[in-house]
Amino acid sequence: MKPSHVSRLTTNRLSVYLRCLNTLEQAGIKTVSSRELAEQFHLNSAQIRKDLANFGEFGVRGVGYDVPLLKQQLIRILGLNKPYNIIIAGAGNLGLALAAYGGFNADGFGIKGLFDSNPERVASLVASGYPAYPMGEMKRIAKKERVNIAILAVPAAAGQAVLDHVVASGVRAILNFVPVRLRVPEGVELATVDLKIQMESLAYHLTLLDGRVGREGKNRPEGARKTDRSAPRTARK
Amino acid sequence: MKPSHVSRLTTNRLSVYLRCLNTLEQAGIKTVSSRELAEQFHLNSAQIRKDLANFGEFGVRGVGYDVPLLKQQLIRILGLNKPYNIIIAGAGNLGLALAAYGGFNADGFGIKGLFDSNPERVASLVASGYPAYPMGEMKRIAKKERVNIAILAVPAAAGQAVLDHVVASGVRAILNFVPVRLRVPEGVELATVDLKIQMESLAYHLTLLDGRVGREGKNRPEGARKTDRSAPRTARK
DNA sequence: TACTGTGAAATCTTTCACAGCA
DNA sequence: TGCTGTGAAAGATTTCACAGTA
Repeated sequence: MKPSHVSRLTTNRLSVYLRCLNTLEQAGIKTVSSRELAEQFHLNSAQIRKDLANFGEFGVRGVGYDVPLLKQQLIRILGLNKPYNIIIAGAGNLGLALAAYGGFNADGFGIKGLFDSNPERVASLVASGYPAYPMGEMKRIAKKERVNIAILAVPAAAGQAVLDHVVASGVRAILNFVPVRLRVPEGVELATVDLKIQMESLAYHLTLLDGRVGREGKNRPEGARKTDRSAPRTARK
Repeated sequence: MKPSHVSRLTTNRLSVYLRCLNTLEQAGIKTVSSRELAEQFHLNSAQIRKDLANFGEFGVRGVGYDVPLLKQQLIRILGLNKPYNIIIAGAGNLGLALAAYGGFNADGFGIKGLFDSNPERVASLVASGYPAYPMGEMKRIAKKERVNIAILAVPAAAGQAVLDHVVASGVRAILNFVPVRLRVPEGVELATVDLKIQMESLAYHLTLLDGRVGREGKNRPEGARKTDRSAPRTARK
């Protein structure tokens, strides 16, 4: 257990492994080797071992990993054995959707408040039973509810100002949906989800694919790749 | 213009540059150097030049880049000079929110249909004026509306099956929100947004930060981290 | 002069391949 | 024997630093 520093790529994969282990556990599987895990979920076995090795020795040579045990370790490493209290800044379409989205209100992540700069919107949300507040209340609620994560879902123009307000309210981890380059002070963690960039990436690849059809000959179909790995499928060099 | 192969990291940055240029253009700036761009938006100037160099020579030595011209080039490279027709598979909270989310219905990305396996939900959406259809209609609508991008927002258990159905309907680019490892055939582009992994990443970093407070001495504050860097879950090869 | 475009170096990430252990 | 844990190699990405040019 010596995570002097571990890359985000690695920790993101720990989340993936945890998910895989949940699947295996539900299937009643007690023990799994890195090779089995890799084959079943299209990962690389050496990478699994290396990723885990950042945090300790969890396996048994000649046998593999104990599924429930490794699962518990990953939960501990990722800090998922504690509850997380979330606020959402910006109660527009996206903010409201995320509030309603089941994915968050499970597994120890609970939405404790929705903040919006429009008082009428706040009032109407409160009337509908949401825990909605004006922006000025953020610091108070963050303290009271021991909020540790904020979701930023405001218009681009307000992004940096609202982020600064969130940070001033004492929240040190932010999931940002605002398509803008934000600056955070040292010690504050920012994860950005930029839907526009994802769409434009797809547009780019579609354009590339279309271009290929015409050009023939230039592009050899090129032998099968080994494992898919993460999300994207991409032509390689 | 010789993109033999360009990484997703690079093309994602092109989207960022395009955004920066829009800002500059609105501010009436006609010309910008890579250094100015880098300073203003917290990028690296060499990287900007290298990224652009993948696609041609757009700058003027001693001067910089012509803002409107470079903007046009990026639009062309990313394929944003064409319209994109989108369908959403899964009309749950997230699917509906994305349908309503302004970010998509602008800039040539238009939502042409919402698909759900629940007939009652489809009926109620239709009654509310949405272009909603049962899953079985997907192929027909995809053809009719010349759909080129699908957003996958179904429950995890249905993920792979619905993805296969989307692909069978002739759509070759998918933005996936399902927190599950999906397989796509060669020639289909998949971009995944995994909100759960993002949240768990924040949980991990919070835990790390908290741990640090207690442990003292062990942890040098370690040089400032530069820029966000997070957003994309990606893998290349 | 002030910048771009680009090789070369530095850094980071993945994969290989094997020593060593249950 | 069959696996983990891990050094070392390969590969990918970023950054440096400068030649060359408008």
